[in-house]
Amino acid sequence: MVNLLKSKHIPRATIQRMAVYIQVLEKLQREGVEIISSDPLAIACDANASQVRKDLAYFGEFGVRGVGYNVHNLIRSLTHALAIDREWRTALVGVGNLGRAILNHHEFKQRGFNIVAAFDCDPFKIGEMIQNLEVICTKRMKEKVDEQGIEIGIITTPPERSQRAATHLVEAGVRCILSFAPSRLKVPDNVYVEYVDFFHHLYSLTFNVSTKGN
Amino acid sequence: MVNLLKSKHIPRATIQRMAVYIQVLEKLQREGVEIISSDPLAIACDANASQVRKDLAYFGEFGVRGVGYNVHNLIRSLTHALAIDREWRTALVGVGNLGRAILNHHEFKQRGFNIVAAFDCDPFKIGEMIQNLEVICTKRMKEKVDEQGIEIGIITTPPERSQRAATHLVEAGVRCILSFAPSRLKVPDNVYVEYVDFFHHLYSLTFNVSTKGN
DNA sequence: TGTATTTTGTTAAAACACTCACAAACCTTC
DNA sequence: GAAGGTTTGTGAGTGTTTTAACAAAATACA
Repeated sequence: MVNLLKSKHIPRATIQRMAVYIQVLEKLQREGVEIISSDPLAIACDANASQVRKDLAYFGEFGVRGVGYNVHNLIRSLTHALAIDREWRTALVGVGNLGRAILNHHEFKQRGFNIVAAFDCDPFKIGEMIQNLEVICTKRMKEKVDEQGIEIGIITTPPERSQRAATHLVEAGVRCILSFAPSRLKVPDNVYVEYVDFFHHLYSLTFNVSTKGN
Repeated sequence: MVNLLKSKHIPRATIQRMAVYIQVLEKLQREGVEIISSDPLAIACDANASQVRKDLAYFGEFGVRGVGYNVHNLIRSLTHALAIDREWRTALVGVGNLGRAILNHHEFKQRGFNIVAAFDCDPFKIGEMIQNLEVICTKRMKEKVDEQGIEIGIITTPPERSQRAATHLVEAGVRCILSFAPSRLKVPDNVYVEYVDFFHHLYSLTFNVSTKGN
């Protein structure tokens, strides 16, 4: 009787590192690397070889002892594990500077995050076309989410409107939210929220350079 | 003989939470709250009251027992601790969609991150004016960094040009880099780098909703 | 076939982070 | 000014994550 219940808990930190691994592996693949071992992979990822092996092992046994990891297969396995080997239909709420930049950012579609609706509550913006997408009124959220099968919402509103945007998304049935607004959102437990905040990162920089500065 | 060496090591996780505390405290301040205790503050930050107290205690004794924390003073103390109570002269490299959105984003200046130079290597972009700022050639990096006293670089180039941008910044004397390009940068040990990657966050969402989904 | 070499997957140890629990300190009221 | 009620700051205990170490498994080559 060995590990019948293999489904160990995967640390949050591991998940975050997976994106780095994939990024680095894709670069290696473009450079023609077919096999890589944990040591050079770790160096390329600014990590520790033990950690790389342990992280990967959470998802399966992808390596060959004495050889290393097949880059192509590893990318396939990891993208499948993270469920990013398929399309995710996405909506954007808040067509400001940042919202427009994201709508124009082709990498979202390339990576399978297909933005199929853009919402705003400003009557001057409604009807505007951006990348073949019409900006529509936030009130039509439920209708569009159902019609388009939207599963992810991206919030790029000002902070004072972000909670309303989140509530609308949740009421329309969206369970994943990526928010760029600098405010904490209140959502039900079964909804996942991730925050992107440029200033969080800038504060780490200023703190580090000010204290540990040399 | 008590704690003569008060300079305890501050956990990385604590630093990251500081930005959240400041964000929430500023919202409370706008709402007119003058005093807050760790319990409601923790709830607003999606955290544990003990953790809030411990995090704050790393930087000093800001609270009053039996009372709580003075919101205004706490903001002042924390912004000072993170060194964000002053101006940081900043340069942006890579005037694409995202670069433009950031140059147009007034919050950077509001928060003390004053973007005083915009670089690009595309001759068609050089000379263009954005927010009263002229886009200049990346070759003039060193000159501008010295002249303007630039301490932080923001990289918004495509990934294939991000390493060159970083190298230029470092050679010009910049020690803090915020990179939006999806690639790991190689820099000397005394240079601090932070990465903002939207896809990292999206992958967390897709993984969570696919596995723990209910 | 057997030995040397490489590199994984995993166990054990160390480092780190979080939570609990409570004394110390403050406020209020009698 | 003493008692009762709050809330902080912190030490001790617990849990989690990272690092180190090594047996197991593969290759290469004599």
